[in-house]
Amino acid sequence: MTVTLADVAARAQVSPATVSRVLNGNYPVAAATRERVLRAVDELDYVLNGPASSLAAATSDLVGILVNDIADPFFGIMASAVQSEITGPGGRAGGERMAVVCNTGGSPERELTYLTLLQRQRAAAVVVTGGAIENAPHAAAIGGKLRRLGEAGSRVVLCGRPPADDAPDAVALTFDNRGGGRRLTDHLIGLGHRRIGYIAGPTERTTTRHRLEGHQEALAAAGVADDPRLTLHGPYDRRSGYDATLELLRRAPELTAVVAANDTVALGACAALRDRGLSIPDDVSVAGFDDLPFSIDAVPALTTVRLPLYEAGARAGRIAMGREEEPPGGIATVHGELMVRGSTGVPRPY
Amino acid sequence: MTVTLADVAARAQVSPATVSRVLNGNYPVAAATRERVLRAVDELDYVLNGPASSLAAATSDLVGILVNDIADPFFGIMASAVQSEITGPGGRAGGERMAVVCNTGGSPERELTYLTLLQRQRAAAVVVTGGAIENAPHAAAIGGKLRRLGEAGSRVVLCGRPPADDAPDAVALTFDNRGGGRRLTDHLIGLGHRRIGYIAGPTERTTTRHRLEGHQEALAAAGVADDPRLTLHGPYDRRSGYDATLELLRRAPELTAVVAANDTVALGACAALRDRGLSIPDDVSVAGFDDLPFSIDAVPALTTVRLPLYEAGARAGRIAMGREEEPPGGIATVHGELMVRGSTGVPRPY
DNA sequence: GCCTGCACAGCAAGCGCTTTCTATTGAGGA
DNA sequence: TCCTCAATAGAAAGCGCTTGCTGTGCAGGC
Repeated sequence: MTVTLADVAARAQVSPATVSRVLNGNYPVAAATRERVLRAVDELDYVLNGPASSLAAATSDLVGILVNDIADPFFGIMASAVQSEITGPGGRAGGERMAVVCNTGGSPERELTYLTLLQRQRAAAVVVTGGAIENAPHAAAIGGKLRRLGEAGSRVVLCGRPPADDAPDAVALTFDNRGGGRRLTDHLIGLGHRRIGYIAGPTERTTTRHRLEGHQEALAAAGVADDPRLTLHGPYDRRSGYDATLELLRRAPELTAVVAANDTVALGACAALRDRGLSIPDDVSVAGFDDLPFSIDAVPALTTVRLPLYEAGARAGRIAMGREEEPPGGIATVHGELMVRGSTGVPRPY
Repeated sequence: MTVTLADVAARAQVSPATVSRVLNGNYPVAAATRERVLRAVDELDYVLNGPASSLAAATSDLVGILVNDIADPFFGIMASAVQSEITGPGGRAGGERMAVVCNTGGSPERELTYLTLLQRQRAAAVVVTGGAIENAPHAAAIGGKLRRLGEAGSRVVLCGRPPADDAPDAVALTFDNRGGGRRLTDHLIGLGHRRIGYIAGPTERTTTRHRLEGHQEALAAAGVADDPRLTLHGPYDRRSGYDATLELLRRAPELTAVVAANDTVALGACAALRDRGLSIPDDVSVAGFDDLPFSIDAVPALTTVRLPLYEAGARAGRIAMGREEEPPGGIATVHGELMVRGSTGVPRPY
């Protein structure tokens, strides 16, 4: 029914071992023989059986990429970067690795499930993106899983998430969310803003906490009181930005700036301000985070912190493939760059 | 070193066969025995060896999703929808399927490579998104590959692409790009526009051609001459929209509307118009296609054709899993909905 | 009391490949 | 001329799992 190695061997008049060696190219085979084998492969339209190959060789060419939301360009960009780096000459037949992008929806359970699935597939490497959940049992469970993945031979790289305590040998490329958050609020304070609303991401996530802490550090450093009524939490989506902005306006009509947890949330904030008839930045300044591609097309263009998502993803991919040295200590911090654009300006006189 | 089925069997004092049956749950096992086995699995932290399992059972729980660009929400949304539908009770241990999102970059070669890789992995199903290349040899190669995938037992579903001639049993959910394109231009003509620039996608792609043909049909139906100088081709990105708009303005300063191949291109067009000091829609109307999430946040909000990407992807996923009946003839057309928003208006008097 | 049948559990034969070890050849050196 | 060695090819032993078939024990029917 389906063509196997043995069929190819028979047609090429060689042993299965020889066919395998031609396909894997890691053992001397006479040119004439190779030729004959390749012809047979072609004629029979032979396709290697991946599972059998992985079983026998005890390796696989799958690389897992865990993302919170594949429909969000924040993750899409990193995933695409990782993927662009993992295909390579290295390894096995065809030389092609396969990226498996897994959508966890931000749920630790699904994260765990996918890690198990990847372990089951004996993935060559696993890149985990997105912030971590701040919840001891979950963190421990995931850390343990990552450690076991590493022990089983998969390279584990965290991209945009802090190092996991329970997986000491996992490389971590963490984003400087705190520093970025701080610079952003510094910028607003520098413009003269004092009443600044903050729309944070979901609680219990490292990304959310770090960005918020950066904001608070900036306030504290400038001696601006941090009014807890001006900080709201919500998911990383447009809706959250919209609703939270309306609520902030209700709570503090005098506010002159809104900082959002990310660009998508910021877009929602802009929409709410527009719907309220407020002008950006004359009435209220708005700032985001990430600098996703669409942020420059907002009107006015969004002031934000650019995270080098593609570069970080690419680096994670290379490290996962062993094509780039691990950073010292297995940890590297990736910094963001403040992009000042039209959505922030001096506050209106009050 | 690594724990195997046999280790679990030994610890639970049963045969490997029994462990396998407990894990797969497709054969009667006494409750007490099952209990004992599960405990052993837990205690040993056993994880099934996927390749071995797939080899022995001649099936796998991988589902491939081919996309042109994973960083583009157009594909991200569909991929996420497919993925949300493929996890299910069906099948093998864990009941979890794994989505493999493959980034082809729109290149037919990579498309072919990934299809081979999926065939090699004996994927349970393959969902191919994105328009097809219009090039006979490539189309035939890909069609043949899809047919062979189908013959090898993978369910093949095309999502957002016309049926492949060479893969008769592949289900196709095609987008009504032509109809959408026509309605969009109809709308502009109805507003009074006669000089309409068109920024098309890359040549040799079905999506590009169909959308453009819809535009041309609308022009013809209204008796408006189709000036070929007003149609430009380029990639589906912002840059292309920006550059093409400047070029259109150069060629025909009198034009009053620009239709873009998709929303991303439209955003680039808006940026170019703004940079030229032209007002949207008072000086020039702009329309996009797809209705991606950010389109509503453009200022003014983008008139576009909404494609139900999530719904289509979800349906493709269900069909791929055999959880929804195939459409009659294996082909279904998915229609778009015209979303009239602020970026289009009556043309300025000239 | 003996036989049939059911509910489980185990045996063992692969699934299709990789890889170690061994055999075969021919070339070159002594 | 014989021997050694390098270069290739083959034989065969698994890799860890699934599953058809073969027990085995016990309940019920005669």
